[in-house]
Amino acid sequence: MTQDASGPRPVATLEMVAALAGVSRATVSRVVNGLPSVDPKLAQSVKKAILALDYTPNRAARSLAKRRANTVTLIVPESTSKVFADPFFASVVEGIARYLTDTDYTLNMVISSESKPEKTRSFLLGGNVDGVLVVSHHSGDHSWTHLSGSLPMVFAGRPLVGGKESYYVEVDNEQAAYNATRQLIDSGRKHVATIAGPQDMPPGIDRLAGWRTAVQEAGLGEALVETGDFTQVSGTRAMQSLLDRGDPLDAVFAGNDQMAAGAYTAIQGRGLRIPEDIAVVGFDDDSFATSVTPALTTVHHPIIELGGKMAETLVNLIEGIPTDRVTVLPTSLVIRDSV
Amino acid sequence: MTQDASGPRPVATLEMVAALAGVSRATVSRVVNGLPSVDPKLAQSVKKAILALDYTPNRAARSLAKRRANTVTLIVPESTSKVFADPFFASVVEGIARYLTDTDYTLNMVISSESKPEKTRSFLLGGNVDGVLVVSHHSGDHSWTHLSGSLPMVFAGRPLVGGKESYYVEVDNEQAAYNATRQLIDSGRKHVATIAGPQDMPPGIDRLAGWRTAVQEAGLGEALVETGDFTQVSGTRAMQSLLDRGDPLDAVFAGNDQMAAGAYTAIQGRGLRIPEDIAVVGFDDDSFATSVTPALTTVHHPIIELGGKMAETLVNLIEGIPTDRVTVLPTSLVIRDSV
DNA sequence: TTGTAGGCGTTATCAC
DNA sequence: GTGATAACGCCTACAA
Repeated sequence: MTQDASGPRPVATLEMVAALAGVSRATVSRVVNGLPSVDPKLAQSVKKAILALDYTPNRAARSLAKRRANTVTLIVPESTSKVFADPFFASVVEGIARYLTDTDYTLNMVISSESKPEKTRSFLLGGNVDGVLVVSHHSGDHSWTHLSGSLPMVFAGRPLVGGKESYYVEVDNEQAAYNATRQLIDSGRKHVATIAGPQDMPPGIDRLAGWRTAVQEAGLGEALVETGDFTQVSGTRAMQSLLDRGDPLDAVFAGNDQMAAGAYTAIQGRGLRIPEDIAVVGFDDDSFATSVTPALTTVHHPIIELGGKMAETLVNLIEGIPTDRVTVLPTSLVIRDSV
Repeated sequence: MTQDASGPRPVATLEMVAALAGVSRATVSRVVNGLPSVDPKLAQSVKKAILALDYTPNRAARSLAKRRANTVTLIVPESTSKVFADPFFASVVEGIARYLTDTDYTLNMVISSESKPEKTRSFLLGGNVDGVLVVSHHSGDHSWTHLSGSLPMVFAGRPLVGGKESYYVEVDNEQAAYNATRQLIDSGRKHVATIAGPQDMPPGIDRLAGWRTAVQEAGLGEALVETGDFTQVSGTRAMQSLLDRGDPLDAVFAGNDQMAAGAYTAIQGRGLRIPEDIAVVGFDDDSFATSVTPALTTVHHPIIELGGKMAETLVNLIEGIPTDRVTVLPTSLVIRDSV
């Protein structure tokens, strides 16, 4: 410990900078905030003083004066503690954090405990937050939708309800699912099943719809559908049900990579080969896609970009800059070894 | 939109509460902060007013007055953008966020861009943060160690250097690795290899040491060592090297689950069976452990608890509450199907 | 272009 | 026990 007894070294204030530079606080404030009307000479000496004192503006004081928190909050519904196990979540957060790094906004995360939602609510509405980001896909999200009248809010993915007014960023799940299924069909598969996600969640709904369109178009049957909850075990269970039907089956489109990985277990557990006996395509292109053997062919979901775009949209909203209400990011099919 | 043209509804201030309750601001402040010396009667009417006005204290004003930010920052080294792909990271964050939810501290994340470390530094030292949490295992962390004299700081895992003064939370990697290896030996394996993590990172070093102790004790060879970087592909590469040696080999202890998953690819790629031909044990018990087939036997790493304990330690440090400098969390071996 | 002065919402130090 | 009153560090009319 080389720390002296005087405690943490005092932090320089704007006033100290002003004194050192021989100008008024107002002038310092102006150069700090990059206002144009400042004599270049003075600006220089102020900058020198700032450097000399290692001055950093005090966020609290600034927020108080401007009546803006310079903070955006990421809400994580507690019910969805699963999200943390979901690679999707981490990547969205990465994208958000990365974008905000270059702005004056700070990211803060709250787990909205369902036991005391009031606490979260008053935190958000208490003027401590300039905007809100909601990441989970789950229906739980919508408990916050009503705040969007009072506070700028951006969602990851189309909200199940209220979509006409909400700001959100997503990929075209339906189109992407259609393309993925087409890949299966075009490579000659005749009996294409799907493991769909929850039908009360937009990605679950839309991806199923895309599959349906593709099989209809190809004149294939639409009966081979089982539903999971986006977890790996649910994928295994769904695949087993599919196989238990005894109907011919040579391909499956899973609603996400985790369920696809689960399907692998069921398929390989019965001694069937991927892709020889059954081809598999997933969705998301997350870590599961490359951790399984054979590597999974899947829809690439640009998740980091999605997070970044969410943050960008929110900041624009906060600052009154016109922004698209809906942003749809492009996807692509990543061909690996499972088809 | 049911929002009227008056903009966001005005937020109640302490002063408004005081007016409504017919007391001074000082009294309201005392009630809000739970100070004892307040007439119960008055306290009641104040509480009623607070409820009526849906009052929430303004964080900025409070921070300014108390000269405390009530903010804890999680630093994510940019070099380590991998951390986001690492299930470990998400769980630590979950633990931290969960703990902080019940405190007055707010979590905020910064990606410390290496291009402009000064920005991060002055943000941290500018009085905008009460304490710092550092999550990555990587050596990059230590670029922040020097701040620990000026700002409370808690690490995830033993720092490579400066460990004598730092506060950190970890598991006993060496003991856990020893136990895992013993499991292999006790079940009759005679040629136990290891895929070690980077030898410039404490978990890499300590887990290798645990393996070494166990094989020495059992009189087995210590030559079967390859090193990876904790990624899946490095696990595959290391396992291939091991197999290429041509030496007898019937078990492998991997430094983490991702490398174990990578090893699976190499093993199964050569037509060898797990666990019949080669038994595999991993470390961390993350999502990779259950996504592979057969399910991986591994050391359970209590990551969420680790995050929680980090946050708890930091808050204690900030508030001057005596705390253990080092916390070691218990691990356990989770037996699945790979041994 | 620059400085003066008042205020942002709370807490803390005093008297009462 | 309670209430004035002065900070806390910064921004922003407004005046000069």
